[in-house]
Amino acid sequence: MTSSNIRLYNSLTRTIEPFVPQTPGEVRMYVCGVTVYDDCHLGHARSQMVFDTLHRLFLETGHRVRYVRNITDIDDKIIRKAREAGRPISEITGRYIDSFHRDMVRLGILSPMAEPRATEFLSGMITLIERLLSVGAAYPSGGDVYFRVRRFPGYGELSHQVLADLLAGARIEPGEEKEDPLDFVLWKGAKEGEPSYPSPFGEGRPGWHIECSAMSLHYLGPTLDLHGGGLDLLFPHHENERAQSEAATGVTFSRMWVHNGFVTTRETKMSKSLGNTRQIRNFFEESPYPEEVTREWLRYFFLSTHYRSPVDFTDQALASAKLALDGLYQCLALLSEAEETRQGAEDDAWEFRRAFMEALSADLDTPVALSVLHAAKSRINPWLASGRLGRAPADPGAVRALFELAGRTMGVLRVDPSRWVTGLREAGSKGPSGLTEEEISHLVILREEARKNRDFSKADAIRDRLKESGIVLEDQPGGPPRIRRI
RNA sequence: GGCGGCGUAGCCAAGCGGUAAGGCAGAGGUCUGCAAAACCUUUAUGCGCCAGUUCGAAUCUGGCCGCCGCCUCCA
Repeated sequence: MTSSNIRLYNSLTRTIEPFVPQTPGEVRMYVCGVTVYDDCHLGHARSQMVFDTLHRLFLETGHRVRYVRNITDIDDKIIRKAREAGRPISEITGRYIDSFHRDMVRLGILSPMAEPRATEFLSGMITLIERLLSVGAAYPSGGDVYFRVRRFPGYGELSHQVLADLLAGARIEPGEEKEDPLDFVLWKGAKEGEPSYPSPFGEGRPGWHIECSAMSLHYLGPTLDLHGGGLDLLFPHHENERAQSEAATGVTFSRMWVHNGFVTTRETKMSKSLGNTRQIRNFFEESPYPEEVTREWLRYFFLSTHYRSPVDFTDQALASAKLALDGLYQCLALLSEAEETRQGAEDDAWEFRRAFMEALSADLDTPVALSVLHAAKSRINPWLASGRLGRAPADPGAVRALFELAGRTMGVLRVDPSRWVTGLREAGSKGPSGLTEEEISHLVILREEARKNRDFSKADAIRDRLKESGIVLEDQPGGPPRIRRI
């Protein structure tokens, strides 16, 4: 089962197109990873989440996914960071690669098929540069090697820029000896005190763009089905990658280009140069919830906006996302007590799946997919909440299957509902309330005794005290009260 | 200056030619010792403003206002 109806917005054509891989049932997908000189922020989180969801969607629709995500471990900023810290480059990159991987685990991102590092691919890059030199698309100059932009007729097509306009903003750094201001560097000649590698063009290091061309060629061949990354990579990074790859291979570099929108704070782009970033690790460490809960909370928050729109990171929107997810978990908890039914089960399962998959297939419309979850919840909740009397309005098994589908594709609703509602960070430790589990249950017992004796003022006093600590008690008929943390 | 995006209820957010999904918050109700949760009902004659195209526009066209992004490293 490899047929799918997935449509995606292609930045190259600026239209939504059917996604048709060159080999049926197999997806060759390359996404730009990170440059490892600092901890990742929420902008990286969103981007990885978007392409993770796409990755999962391809898997769900029966594709074999050959997903490659690079790590840039040699560049100016890394060198500067190492110099400032007085530490070796490898120590800096090692630290931030570890940090990146830790963040990917926190976010629940599926591992790619390969995660090549630039420094491991020097020979591939050198081969590619030699190829570009031999066809006249590149030239050596002053110890560097440059790509001859005007030699590539399609330059500017991806970012929809015309050469003349680009020229106005182009610049030549001191020491560069370009034929044309638009040309970009493929190989940087070694400078005093900088790390360098041997090459036929002399000692030096690769330019930024060439690694992606070399690595994608190595793992996925000359033509990708899909190339992704943040919108800020569109120009110049992807434009240049495309130019150099196609100049070298003579064939289409990527059939489809997908770019995600930014995370903003107060409606301005979150970026390191503006100093308004929020780190992923920082968000998790400050979260009052366990990691598995925080993960889904963040995922739900980001996926409740379409991937191409900007997302403003606000406390209010974040709180709203948590409450919406809580509602879904409430349904999941009730659902776990219900049996599968009866007639119509297959119809329900089919209908839910169809609606959900259609939303994701329509240019990854995750907000609509999430609304399908809420629609299913609304349909079955009255019946679940009223003791499951009479005919079920939908098959509980079908709703559960829908939630599992959401888990597989969007990475939400995977936590055990009882843990979702009551979980502390670690059993026995003090939670965000400042109370241990034992202290809480002791207070709950005291209150139950007071209630039994109809000493309601005492019972209410205990409940108020717990509430001040962020613990809400919900009395249930014929059972112990439920403990919920806010 | 060039290229592009956005502006939908108190907030978040879909829809992109056929008469406004969903979530959060709010209001009323059921339940409860009282609450909370849950459940039920309810909340945009209107989608920045003004023209126009159309039988019909939030959706298309033109103009205007406001906000944001890329063009330099950036997810």
